[in-house]
Amino acid sequence: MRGRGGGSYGRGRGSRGYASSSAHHSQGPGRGGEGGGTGGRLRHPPHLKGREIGLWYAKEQARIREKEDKETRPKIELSPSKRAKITELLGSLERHSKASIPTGAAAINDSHVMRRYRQNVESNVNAAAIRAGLRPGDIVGLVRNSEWDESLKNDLERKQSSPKYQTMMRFREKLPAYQFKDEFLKLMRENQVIVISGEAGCGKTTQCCQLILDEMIQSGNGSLCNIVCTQPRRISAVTVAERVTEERDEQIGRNSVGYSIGLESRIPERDKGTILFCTTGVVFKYLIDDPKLTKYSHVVVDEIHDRDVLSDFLLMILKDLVNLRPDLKVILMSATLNADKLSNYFRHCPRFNIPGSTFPVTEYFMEDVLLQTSFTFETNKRPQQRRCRGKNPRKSEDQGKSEDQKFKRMLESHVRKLERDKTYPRHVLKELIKPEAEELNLDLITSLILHICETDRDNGAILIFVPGWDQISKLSTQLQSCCNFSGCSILIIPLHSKLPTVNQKEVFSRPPSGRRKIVIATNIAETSTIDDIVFVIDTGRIKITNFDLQRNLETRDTEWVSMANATQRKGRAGRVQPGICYHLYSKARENTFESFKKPEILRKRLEEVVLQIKTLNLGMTRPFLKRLLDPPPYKSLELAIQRLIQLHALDSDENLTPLGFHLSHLPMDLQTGKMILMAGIFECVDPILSIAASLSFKDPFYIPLGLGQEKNVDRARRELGDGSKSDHLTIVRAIEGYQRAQSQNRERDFCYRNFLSESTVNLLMNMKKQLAEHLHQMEYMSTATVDDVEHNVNSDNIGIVKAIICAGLYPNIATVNVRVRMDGSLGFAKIRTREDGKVYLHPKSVNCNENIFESRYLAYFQKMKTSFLSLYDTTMITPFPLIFFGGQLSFRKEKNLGVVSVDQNLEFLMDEDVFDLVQALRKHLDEFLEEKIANPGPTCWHELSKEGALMRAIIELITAEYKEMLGEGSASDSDSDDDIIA
DNA sequence: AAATATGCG
Repeated sequence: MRGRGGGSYGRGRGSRGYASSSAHHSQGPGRGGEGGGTGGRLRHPPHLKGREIGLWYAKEQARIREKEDKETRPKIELSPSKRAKITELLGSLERHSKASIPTGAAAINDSHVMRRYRQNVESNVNAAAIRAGLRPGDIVGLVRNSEWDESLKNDLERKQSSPKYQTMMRFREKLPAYQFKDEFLKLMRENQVIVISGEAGCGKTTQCCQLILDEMIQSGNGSLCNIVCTQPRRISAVTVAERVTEERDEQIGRNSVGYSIGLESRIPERDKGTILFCTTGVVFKYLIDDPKLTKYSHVVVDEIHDRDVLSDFLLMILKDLVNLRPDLKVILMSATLNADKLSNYFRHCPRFNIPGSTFPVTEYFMEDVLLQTSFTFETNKRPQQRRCRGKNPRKSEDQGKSEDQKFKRMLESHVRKLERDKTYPRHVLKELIKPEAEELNLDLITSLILHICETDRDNGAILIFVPGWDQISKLSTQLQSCCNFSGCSILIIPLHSKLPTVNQKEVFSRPPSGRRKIVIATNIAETSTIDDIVFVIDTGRIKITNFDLQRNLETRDTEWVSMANATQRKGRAGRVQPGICYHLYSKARENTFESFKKPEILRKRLEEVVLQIKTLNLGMTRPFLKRLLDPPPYKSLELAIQRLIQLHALDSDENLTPLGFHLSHLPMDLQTGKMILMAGIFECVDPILSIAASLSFKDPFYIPLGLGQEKNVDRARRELGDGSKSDHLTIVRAIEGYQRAQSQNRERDFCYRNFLSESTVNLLMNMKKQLAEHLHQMEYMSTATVDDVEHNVNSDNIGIVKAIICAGLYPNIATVNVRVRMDGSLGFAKIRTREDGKVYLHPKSVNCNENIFESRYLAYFQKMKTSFLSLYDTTMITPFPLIFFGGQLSFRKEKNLGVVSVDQNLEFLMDEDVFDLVQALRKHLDEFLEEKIANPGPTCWHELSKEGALMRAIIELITAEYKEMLGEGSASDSDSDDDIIA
């Protein structure tokens, strides 16, 4: 297939070809003279000075790299017999003179998926109108049914006389929210929108919904009441629903109360007089088919202070909806802090505060901690440590410096004041002013814990907030080895989303008597409730993902917390008794805190939001986004639209395409969604669904706590990866291995040996079923069975699975360069992307530290900048998948060399006549895929059918290329590799 | 040469 045998492209063309498995490293006779190698580096011209020298070398490096890239471009060739076959195929494809495929907006509107969608929306809106005796198209909400009103009322009255209900009632009546019943209901009656604020534990979520429902039923309006209450998290939607069901002495999903979350739902059987608790995302799915939410009379949006993207977005939609639906009531619920801003957003709607009922918490700051522990900071050996940054992590160095200066002055004046007031002894102030007092110090935490153990004899539980894994790991080993806690024994519980402990009950249960529970947690503990905490130690740091607009990059930064975080953390101490909170920062530092962290919508890419706006037909994106509570910058929107066009979710006029429509219905990010659609078409669903589930939920590997364990996980990963050069296939193998082990009842052992979280693996398998269900509904699968043979024709063909990974992840492609050193050994792999230049592979990747890459292209899913810019997960892929599933192809002549480029970026060498064939195939493939996506259906594999012949040809080319790369294919020009799909 | 805040469809 290729001119050069043995599966190597480009190698040997230049002096330093990137290495390959069978590389003859000695093959570099031409290596020489200028640049690159360790030896004969060119010297800069002598007249340059200072900065110019650096610039000169940088430029020189770029030139060398460019040359290297050129020299190592893979050459793609086709044997004469292959060419003949393709020519014949193309001829027959052309002869099937097809009706010209319509394109553009007309095609989209006429596609199967869009027609079905319009029908759905219309039938929902119309059905509601017809029920109300109105003209179709008139907007209505719920319609009265007097029989229902009567029977709901009778039901409720009967219920109220039951002893269990009355017992629950006595408890409910004590909740602050219940005590404000009359005021709340009065406000509800008189206003369309209200804001309720109140701290956790005041019962606002559980009581307000019930108060509304009961009043509606009692006043004979039961048939006009369906409440939907949104929660940002699945766990709270389910637990709140369970709680309310219990309070009403009912069964979940059977009577008035139900829930619906992404993974499962228990929707009330009766369709009037209900309360449905659901995650915010679920409401968006409802909005697609029922844009006016005609099934609901009340929308309660809970936990708005979280300011997550979906809640912000939902508020925006509700702002319009209240005008279209005068009968719709909206209740916004938030923690106390910024109720004003919300109220203003809804035309100064009334707000109502429910006072909390928690115990007082004494607060101490760094100065107090230093006083109580007599801790002294060791002066740093390294003077310049990485500083925890303030509000805006992306400000320039200069700005950062001047901010530091400003803070230093503030701290000094704070210390001078304390000195005048004689509040703290001099030695404490001396420590407080040291720069080390501003750094996260685990030794200080240890001595603070010792201090608590000495002074508190009741073994009150301690909760420590740290920013991340690193500190959890280090602090717990440090505490474990420190045996002197004044004789009290301790139970350390690390709490992190990637630790298997998260599901364990011990976090929430009381420790055995005589032991003190110490929970070391990230901000995961800010929202979960651990009741018995008496002491909180707050390091004041939080990790946040931000979006760097200028560099079009996601970053993860450690920052100072906001006042809202600090208050929330403090509050964790006063759940059951008065508590103490130690802040490990000075009062001066606290003065620099913002009130809130930036809302998520300002810190995230907007692709999915924009796609939702298009899907929900909310009109122009730009004006729409401006009306959000905190409008994102214009540039962010532009980047999102550009990206959506690149992914073909929008056409060049920014209209939603059928692909975009499908993607907005799938519960995952766009690229993963694209991947599973392609898996449906190319019949390799099982492995791809494993990958999709893991990319959209989480990696099944956990990290065990304990020094050096990371290395063991890495090793397990690599063993499972088994030379696939793919983190994605590693996950496929992990799940396959689990299922094999399961059939022999050895799954526990398998998980233990491979550091797999059994619960995560099970969740992933569950999610795969759900995704298959989606593909089935979209008509890409005839059954919803993940391992159905019919839909896994190509699942064992790794070349194809990787090609589908590439099809989904494109344009997330990086290139690898490995230099051969003077002594013939291989250097480190250097990874680059077009947009970012140099990037690193994340250490957990199976490709990290690898320097033998048979192909130089890596597809990746996640890229993030922490201390380095790294690719978190990669799969090595060959040229053909990029040519068939990548971007725009173009051809040019470079002297007598034919050069093909994909999106003016990735380049391959190819003769012009080969390019003609490949381009024609690609054109047919694009048309076929466009058609398949607009009008879904199973792929016809019969070789006499047009699509069957085309698909077979493309699969054959990709498969042969992949096999050849691994050295498994025929090195000669023989065509023995024809029966791939047999 | 080296690392993993948290959610949701």
